Amino acid sequence: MKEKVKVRDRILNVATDLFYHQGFNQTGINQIIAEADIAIGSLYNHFPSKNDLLLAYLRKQEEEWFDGLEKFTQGISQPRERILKFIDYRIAQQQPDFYGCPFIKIIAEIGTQDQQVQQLVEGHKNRQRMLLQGLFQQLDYDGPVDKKLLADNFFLMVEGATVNATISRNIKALEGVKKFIKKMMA
Amino acid sequence: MKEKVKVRDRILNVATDLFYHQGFNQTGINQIIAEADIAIGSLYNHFPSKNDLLLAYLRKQEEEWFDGLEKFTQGISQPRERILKFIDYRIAQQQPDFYGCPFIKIIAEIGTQDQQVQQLVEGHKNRQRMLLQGLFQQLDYDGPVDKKLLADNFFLMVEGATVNATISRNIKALEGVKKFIKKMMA
DNA sequence: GTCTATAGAGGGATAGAC
DNA sequence: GTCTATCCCTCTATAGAC
Repeated sequence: MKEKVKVRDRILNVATDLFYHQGFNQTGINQIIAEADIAIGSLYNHFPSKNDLLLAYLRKQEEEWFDGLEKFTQGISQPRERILKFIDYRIAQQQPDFYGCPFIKIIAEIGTQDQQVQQLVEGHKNRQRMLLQGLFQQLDYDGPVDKKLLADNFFLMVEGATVNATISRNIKALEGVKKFIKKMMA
Repeated sequence: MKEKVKVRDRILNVATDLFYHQGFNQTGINQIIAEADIAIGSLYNHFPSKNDLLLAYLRKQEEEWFDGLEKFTQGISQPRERILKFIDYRIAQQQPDFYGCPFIKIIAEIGTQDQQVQQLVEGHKNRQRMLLQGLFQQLDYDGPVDKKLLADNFFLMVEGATVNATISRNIKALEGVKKFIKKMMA
């Protein structure tokens, strides 16, 4: 009853780990099949090309990202607290290993040529932005900038801080964003 | 008297163009020597390895980045105007072709393993951040957050907006940052 | 200092046996 | 559906002639 993990999932799990930590271009088919302990024929049976494997990887990341956020923020109803928890979630994501946002990484690696990849990444980021716009709309706030502009720029700060964490390998910038938005919402 | 451009510069110019537009890993030595119209022996005479070529590329980008900013903002003395011009500079950089920040791209591609690369990139970003901190310190501003925190988060917004421009292939986010900081400084 | 030729490894993908 | 064997291409880097 061991080895219950199906071949397809083993491939995708190994590919996910390698694409994220080594990069897509630096990960070869041969390494994937070696670490997943399967034959090359099996890989191409499940995924017609390396690009299909990339798309499956991105879809999996997308799903896990929002599932993770939901679990992380469940039980919290106040918009102000949910906004702060949003940063905490991104801080928590960076904790075990600092390799940055997988969506930003893949665009940096392969560009925006591939339309399916481009749309997956753009869609993921827009979904985050919309979620934040919704939270800020519910907020009881009356500051110098309107709520939508604040929401959009808060999103950009978090994006910038995530990139910064990847480069500098610390979460100081993310903590700074939290401090900033706390004062703005006070 | 034609062909005054030295071999070393021809190599570096071609490599710069290809590394930036195609990516480092996706650019082969063979393509570089073909487009620079030189022999492979000449390349390795000037650059001991592809990695040395990468370091030369990054140092060139660093130099040109700050030279470009200086030219772009010369004659402007008011800190408020210089801050706004900082965004305009980054908007202008994105105008001819949308390929994002070369420093962020290279970290996304090769990670932070290589210490020389990591330090070049981190140094470049810190230099930008320090420059902005200086400008905000000179500012006559009395808002809800202190100047240093505002400067750091302004930098993060611009970083986030640059990444966003790379993904979405438009400069809307950068325009949004400008609007935001204008209201904050008003 | 620039050239040609080539080494030696690894890339993605396919064919056909079982 | 999983396996092995293999094709053809490209990669970075080196050797040695000129």
